[in-house]
Amino acid sequence: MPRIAGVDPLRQKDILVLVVDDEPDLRDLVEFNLRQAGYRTRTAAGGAAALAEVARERPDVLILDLNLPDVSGIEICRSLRAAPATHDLPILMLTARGGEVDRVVGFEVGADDYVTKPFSVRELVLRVDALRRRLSRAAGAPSVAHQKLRAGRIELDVEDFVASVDGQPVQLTLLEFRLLKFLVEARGRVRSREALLVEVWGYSTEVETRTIDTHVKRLRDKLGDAGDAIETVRGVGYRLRS
Amino acid sequence: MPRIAGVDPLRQKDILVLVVDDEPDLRDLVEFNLRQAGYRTRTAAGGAAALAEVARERPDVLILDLNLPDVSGIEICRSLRAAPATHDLPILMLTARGGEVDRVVGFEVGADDYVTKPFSVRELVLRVDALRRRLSRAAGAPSVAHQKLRAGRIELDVEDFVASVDGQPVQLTLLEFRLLKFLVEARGRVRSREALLVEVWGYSTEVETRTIDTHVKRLRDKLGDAGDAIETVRGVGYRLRS
DNA sequence: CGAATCGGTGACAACCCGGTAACAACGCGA
DNA sequence: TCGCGTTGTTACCGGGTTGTCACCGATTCG
Repeated sequence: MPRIAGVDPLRQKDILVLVVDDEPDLRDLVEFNLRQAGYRTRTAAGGAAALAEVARERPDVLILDLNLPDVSGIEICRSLRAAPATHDLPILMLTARGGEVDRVVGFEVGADDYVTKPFSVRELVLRVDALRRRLSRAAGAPSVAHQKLRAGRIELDVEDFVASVDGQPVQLTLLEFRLLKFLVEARGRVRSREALLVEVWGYSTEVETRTIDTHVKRLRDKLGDAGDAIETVRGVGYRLRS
Repeated sequence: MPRIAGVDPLRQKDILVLVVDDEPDLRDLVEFNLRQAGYRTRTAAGGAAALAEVARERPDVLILDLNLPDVSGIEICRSLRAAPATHDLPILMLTARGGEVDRVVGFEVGADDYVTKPFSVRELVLRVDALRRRLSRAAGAPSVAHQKLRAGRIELDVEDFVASVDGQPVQLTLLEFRLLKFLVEARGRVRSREALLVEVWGYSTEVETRTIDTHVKRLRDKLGDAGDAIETVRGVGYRLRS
């Protein structure tokens, strides 16, 4: 819960993170911070180099930029998932801002997590930590039990973009899922339309505020009677009853 | 038909943002907008002044220009991160456009977010919001005990706009809530109608003073027998008995 | 005691806000 | 290219919220 200031004593020195990005600055930046946090690091500028590097020494976590000059990050992802030796390699995807589609694609090919640029490096490191923890916990188990967000009858598998009510999966669009996720994360607390706009739609969006209402309605409808959990706080915003 | 761009009611007044930049114009601009958004602000022109200001009163968020005349923003960042009292202070870095390196350096010393000049002030404010949210989310368990205002049997959850009497929630409108909040904050002290108009209705309102009486009545009604706590001071105003 | 002042109270109308449905625009896969 | 799902926009509606007023009782003060 507290921010990590010093080196987390739980971190082990022998965890190897491979950073793949074509921007040298960004590579350095990420590398520096990961080292600071106690990780071993390797870097690669492109997709080909990345694959070579993985072959040389299998990293424990792979940080992969989606937009690479030679082979796309998606391709890398796919081939890694295809190979038995690396099919369960934890991959953290870096995507350009607003790349909605990128995110989806990223998950489709099996990234374990994603961070959109520009990102907070601290957040990135924390996510690597989380990825590692999640993984070591599930080590040995054939199917990784994803972390679930829960609020009452609603359950979200953030990794898989699956939402369910009473265990029954509900088909949501990406936007609806993100909206619900934000509400679940803030469960019990009111979120203003402004906040929703920022967190779900993005900073520089020019969406009309009423658009939110529409999507809230769609979300409520799809959630069935569990949709009642989304409360309207008149003049303020929305809240998910906990 | 744009909505009235009112102040986000979720923002709290007591959040302090320190703006550090050597350009007075920029400082003013940012400060103005943050205030408009409901934040308290301080400013500092240089690094030394910034550190002094932080020492004087720890801000909740620090907006820091990377290029400062005296001490570089990087140095500031570093020393703040080094000190236990401020190591987890959320820092939002301002960097010159195209300053790829600057951005990198900024992150290396542990900024939580960055915005490149020239930037949209709206976005800056939104990012401050987001930073705060992220922070409060990471600060503890999901259902942290919110800040509560209390006066006798009446209790207000300021963040969530929930009022309760003897633990029983009472359904209030936004206006009623603000009115009650103002009275609770001033508990024991008389507040004139004039003051109520200013604080609850806003500065530029043209509401008739008798309107207040009506709302006080509605409030009393909704509070049930606890409504008696709102005393009328004839010829002066209202007061909440403590 | 009686008038003036003040606040309580109920009614009412205007308005604001969110729900809702229909439609348009867009992107993507077949 | 077409069709379809997703997303954004708009218009309308209904109800909650709010401002105003009239009336009345209470208090104050001459």
